[in-house]
Amino acid sequence: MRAAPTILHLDMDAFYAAVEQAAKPSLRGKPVVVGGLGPRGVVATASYEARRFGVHSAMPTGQARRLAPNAAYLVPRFTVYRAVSDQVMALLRALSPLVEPLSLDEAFVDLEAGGAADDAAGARRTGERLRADIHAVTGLTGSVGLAGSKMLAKIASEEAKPDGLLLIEPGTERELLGPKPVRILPGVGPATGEQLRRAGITTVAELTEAGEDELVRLVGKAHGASLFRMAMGYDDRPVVAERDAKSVSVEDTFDVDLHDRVRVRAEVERLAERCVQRLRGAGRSGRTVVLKVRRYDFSTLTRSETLRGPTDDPGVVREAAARLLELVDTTGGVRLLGVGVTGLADYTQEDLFAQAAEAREAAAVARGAAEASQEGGVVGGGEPAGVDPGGGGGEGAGDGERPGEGADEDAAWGAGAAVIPAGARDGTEGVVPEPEEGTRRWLAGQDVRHAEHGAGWVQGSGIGRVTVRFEAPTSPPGRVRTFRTDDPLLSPSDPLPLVPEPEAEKQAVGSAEPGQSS
DNA sequence: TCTGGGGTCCTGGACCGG
DNA sequence: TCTGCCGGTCCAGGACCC
Repeated sequence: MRAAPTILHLDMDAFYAAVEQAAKPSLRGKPVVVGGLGPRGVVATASYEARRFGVHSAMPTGQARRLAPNAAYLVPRFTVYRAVSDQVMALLRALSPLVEPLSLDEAFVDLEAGGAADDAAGARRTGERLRADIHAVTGLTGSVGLAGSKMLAKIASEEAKPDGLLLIEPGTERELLGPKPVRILPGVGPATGEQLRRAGITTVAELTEAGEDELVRLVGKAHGASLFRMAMGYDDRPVVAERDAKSVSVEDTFDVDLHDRVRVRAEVERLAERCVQRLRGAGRSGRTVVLKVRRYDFSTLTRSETLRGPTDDPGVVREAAARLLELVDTTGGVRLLGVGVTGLADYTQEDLFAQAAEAREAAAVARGAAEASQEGGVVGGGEPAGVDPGGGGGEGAGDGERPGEGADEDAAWGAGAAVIPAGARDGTEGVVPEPEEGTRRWLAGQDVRHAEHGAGWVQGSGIGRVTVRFEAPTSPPGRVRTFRTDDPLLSPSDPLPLVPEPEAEKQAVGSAEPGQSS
């Protein structure tokens, strides 16, 4: 804990929903919900107007629709959010080299390291100027917390929401934290909260009274010790600018549970391919392949296999994932499948082909053994590290074979509405591409352009019709028109900037000058 | 029409080698 | 040679976060 409150935490207010309201004038002041629109979608962000109806993040979208039937329901446009996030992060990096992004809409900044502030007054000035700059550059509001530690800065920004700033003066931490519910502390979720409640602990003050030994007894060694320190207001975690990812994974929830084993297998292979694409995109390779299966009853299990060395070979990952699938009972139905790679390295084992061949051979041997024993169950756990032979896996499907029917990416966020490429969900890819001929569907919120009417966005679609509202971030609320979904004059388009470019650039450059005072 | 997706960290058991 | 201990690694699951 440092003496001056020079750790800054920025949290953009209802970020995804706020971006949509900035981009779509007709939605300003109205309830907006961004998230998965399919039968199994959940809310990613609700605007403050929607929150008044009781809608909140992580709530099933179906439930949100019942609470706020008149809200606008939109799929996320991660490319736009990432672009806005980049603008905000640039403003933060102008303050200090030590910026730790937590997500697209949140970050810590060590103001002391950047010389942007060394006392409370300076920190407050910097925070207020930052909020003004963010508004000028993006048109959005963010809340700022300032304190002597990351935990307290984050709590402060939460208290400051929406559109505010709170500075916690050194020496007032215990007094401030004491009466707060335990859930305010990082690391206390529903399970720990319930555990503590059963022990009669509901506030931070009661945590400190309980003492470290009791907390360790209740929630375990590492968790208990860290909980006690946090409750006392101690938190010396530094702001870390660069963090290497430790795993890469992709997963899909299906609109309807999968029962067909062949289809499940095809989906696993498809996910493995996507996972490797991401892995390669990050210039990494990994040594442990993880398969995740969520069954019809929401029970989730994982199976993993550690290879002899790191790989970024799609064939190796695909076959490992397929072997792991053989270890899982999927009767009853599969709700979600995921494939991940951990144990990341920056290099790849040289003898990849040998590794792949070895894996195929092992699978063949195992298949032979399984057939001989007519059992095909799990091979005993005594295998040394390496490419463990699975039960009866590895059918030797031709490499590069098209899995299933393709064009079936529409689980999750865009479920049931249209096709979202994997990359569009996390902003690693460009705009939503033109769907295949004859499968043209439109996503609520998607950017489009009409040859006669200009730029707009999809307000809704169904039974051969698509409704488009023609407006831009800087225009007044626009008019609505309905077209046939296959109207040749209508096409997907790039998003428009929220704030006209020259203005945004001018502001960004102005703020990049360090040491200026307001 | 209950419950997404991409992560991190911790715990505890099994197993192995010294 | 047998046994116990200990640390490291692997694996599975759970909790948490945004």
